Amino acid sequence: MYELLYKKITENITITEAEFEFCKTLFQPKKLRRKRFLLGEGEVCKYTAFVEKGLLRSYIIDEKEAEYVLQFSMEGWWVADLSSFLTGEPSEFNIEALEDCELLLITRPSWSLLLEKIPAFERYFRILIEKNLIVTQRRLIASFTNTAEEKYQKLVQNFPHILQRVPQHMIASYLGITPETLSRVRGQMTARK
Amino acid sequence: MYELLYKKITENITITEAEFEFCKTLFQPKKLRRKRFLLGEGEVCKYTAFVEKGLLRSYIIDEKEAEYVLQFSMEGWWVADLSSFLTGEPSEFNIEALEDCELLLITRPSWSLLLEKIPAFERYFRILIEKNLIVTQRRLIASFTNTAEEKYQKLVQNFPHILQRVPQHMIASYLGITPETLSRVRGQMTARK
DNA sequence: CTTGTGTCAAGAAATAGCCTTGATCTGCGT
DNA sequence: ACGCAGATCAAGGCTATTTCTTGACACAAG
Repeated sequence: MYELLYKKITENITITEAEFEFCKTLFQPKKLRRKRFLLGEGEVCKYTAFVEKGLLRSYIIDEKEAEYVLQFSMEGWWVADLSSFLTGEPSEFNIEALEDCELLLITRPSWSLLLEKIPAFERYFRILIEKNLIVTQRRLIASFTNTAEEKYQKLVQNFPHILQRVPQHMIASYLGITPETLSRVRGQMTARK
Repeated sequence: MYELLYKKITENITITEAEFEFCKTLFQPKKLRRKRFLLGEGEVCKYTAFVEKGLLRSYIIDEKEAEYVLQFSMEGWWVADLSSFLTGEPSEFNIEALEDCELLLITRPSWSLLLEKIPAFERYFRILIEKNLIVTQRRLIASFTNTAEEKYQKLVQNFPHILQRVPQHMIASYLGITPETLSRVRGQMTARK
């Protein structure tokens, strides 16, 4: 159950076996069935989750009931509404399992304890957040400057398998384009080759 | 929004207008879309819900992933995992909206306050629980003594409209029979008349 | 005034959910 | 040991829902 977590951590920092054993005690495993929610708008995000297995999406719903996909989170990724997790304020996020998932949850207090007891995790999470920030910045820039096709191609490049795992309209939402546009872009691309 | 709640309460006890106004402040309205969950297994049941509109089912899932429907809850009914609500232990129940629902939620503390401030509610909830117990006892007995057809006929008698609102396989599960058996029983019944 | 994309509407295609039916098996009561 | 109620397994068909595509048109920005 914790293999992937161990792998991901030790890709970035060095910890002893004993430290990892301690680390494990702070997480609670949780299975989340497809279409169930890890977090719903209005709730406080009480956990940060490590995805051992499965795939989730984070999205918000605006006043017009339209959905905006912010993130897909797959094996080896972390998922939470960071803002709500840290401040304790109610979240606007919905985090939904798109496939049956196996998660490792950690609460705010356990997380603090982890950082306190094993300072190397400070470094681990810093690196994590850094990477996330960079990716998010890139997406922001892309949203200004790239065409629909460019955005789609980048996604395919970075996550070639995601197309088989999530419906196109969610991809479109993630890219900030309409499903119709995505459909046409794909049509043009295959027509060309 | 609170009409039905008022009606249901005053069917059983007498309260003043002011008292009902106070009562209203303790509930929070909540819309729950079809296929969404009010409660998932493993969570603590933080609310008891009054159903203003819609229909929900409570069910458990056993080790073999089989579902057992314990209850349907429709307009004017209350729904919760009483055990989890009272003890604060994690629930084994799943409570899912089968239709878009409008609910009135009350938390444990608000509920305690309600009972404390307006003792007539002690009586109201006692009556409610009594009725529920009686129905549950009847179902238990029926599960021993009745044939599949008898169980089905009783259901039709008591809740003639439920058939139009929930799929047969859920009815079967509620009756403790397989969907195949229910299908055959229905076939035989219509063949006879 | 062309290009990229959005909006609206309509269908087509694909998938999932639901119900039925037949064949076969099982436990229980007589 | 037999018969019956009901379970299980497997297949098929129907319906509803979800997903994707396409066309017609609007519109804003370069």
